[in-house]
Amino acid sequence: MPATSETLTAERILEATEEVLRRHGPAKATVVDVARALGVSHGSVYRHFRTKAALREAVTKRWLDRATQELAGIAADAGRDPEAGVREWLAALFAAKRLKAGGDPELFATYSVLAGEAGEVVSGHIAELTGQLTAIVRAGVEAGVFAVADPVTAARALFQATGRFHDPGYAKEWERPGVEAEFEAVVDLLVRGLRR
Amino acid sequence: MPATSETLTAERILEATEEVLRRHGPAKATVVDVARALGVSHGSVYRHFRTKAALREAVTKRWLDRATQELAGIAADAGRDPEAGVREWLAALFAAKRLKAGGDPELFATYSVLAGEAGEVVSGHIAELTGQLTAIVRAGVEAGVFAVADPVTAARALFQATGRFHDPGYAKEWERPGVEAEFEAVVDLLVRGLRR
DNA sequence: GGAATGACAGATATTGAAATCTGTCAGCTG
DNA sequence: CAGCTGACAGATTTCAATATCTGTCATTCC
Repeated sequence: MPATSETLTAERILEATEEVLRRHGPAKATVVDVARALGVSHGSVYRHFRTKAALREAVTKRWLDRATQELAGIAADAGRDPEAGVREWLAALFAAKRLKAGGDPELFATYSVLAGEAGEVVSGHIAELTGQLTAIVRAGVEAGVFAVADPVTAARALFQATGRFHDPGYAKEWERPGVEAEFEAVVDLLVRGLRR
Repeated sequence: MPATSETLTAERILEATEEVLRRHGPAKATVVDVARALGVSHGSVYRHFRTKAALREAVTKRWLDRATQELAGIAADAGRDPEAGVREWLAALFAAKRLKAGGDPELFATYSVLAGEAGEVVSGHIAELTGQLTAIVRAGVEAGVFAVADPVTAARALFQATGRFHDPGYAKEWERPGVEAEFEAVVDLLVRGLRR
């Protein structure tokens, strides 16, 4: 069966919305555009998403969830060596963000705008990420290599202290020469702070 | 002699510009407004500042230099106890920013916009601040309480890691409950990382 | 009958003409 | 004559009319 005559699902709408956002950018992407891309009336889109904001949020969530998945793997087998685990996880977060920002700056800017609109969704994303970090820190405490009062607090501190290397607002700094060294310096200091 | 008939100096122009910015905001503050406030033609303003951008930069520099001064005192007598010095200096930086952002949010937003335009000036300001931090860290190394390879690198790492608590882009987070504790958690981790 | 449509009201965005601003400079003024 | 003025060209901003969009819903279509 041809794709264009398939049932209209939330999934297909989300894909079309991503495409429209990619093409038009966040300011000019309208739900009429999305409907046009799907060959339906915009009323049909509103059957699946109550508002334009809800549609954008759903797209943002998909995007962020994909990013979360990429890191979950590293978090999973970081238990063996917690110190290397923390370093690798933070480095992977930085590398992933930098790759996206550098590889397709316009798309990255688009999603940065969307993320700015979707406070709730972003909070959840950050909670997931700090959750992954918390698990690594906790493993380190249990293994006796880290000495922190509360792994949750420490993980949040790690995440916030490295904000310059993953917060999209700093994206333009990530191409400057020397960032890599700056990142290492911050992580060194933090990891030393975690140790017994 | 009445103020309005005094010689037109760069200083008087800067004061008038601050006032115009305070009143109209960064988007609507024009050179013509500044000239009007001073009772002169806008051509006279251009005698002292080559461009509108140069005028704004000069105002920004004044503002940032005042902030630098506030912290210089703390940096000066932080030599006695370097660890407390680092904590106090970072806390003072955070407190000063938070006070300004909370006390007059519109003015703070205005200067944030100006700072965003004046890359050069801001770089200099940051260099001054990390210079102050470097002095404290170096004192700690010499006193034998800190163990870091390079005080300059460590100071930059401290500054960048605490960005969330002084970068104007995060200003809206500074009023949330719990920030104080988050700040302490980050600083604790960093200071532990500095120790021998 | 469940899904899709398209016309509609109010909100938002676009457009182009008019107003204002930036930066320059020849000339005025004290 | 050093400092200031005001008229000017080109760039930018404002404003109001026009077009488009968002969100709803009575109606149509399998």
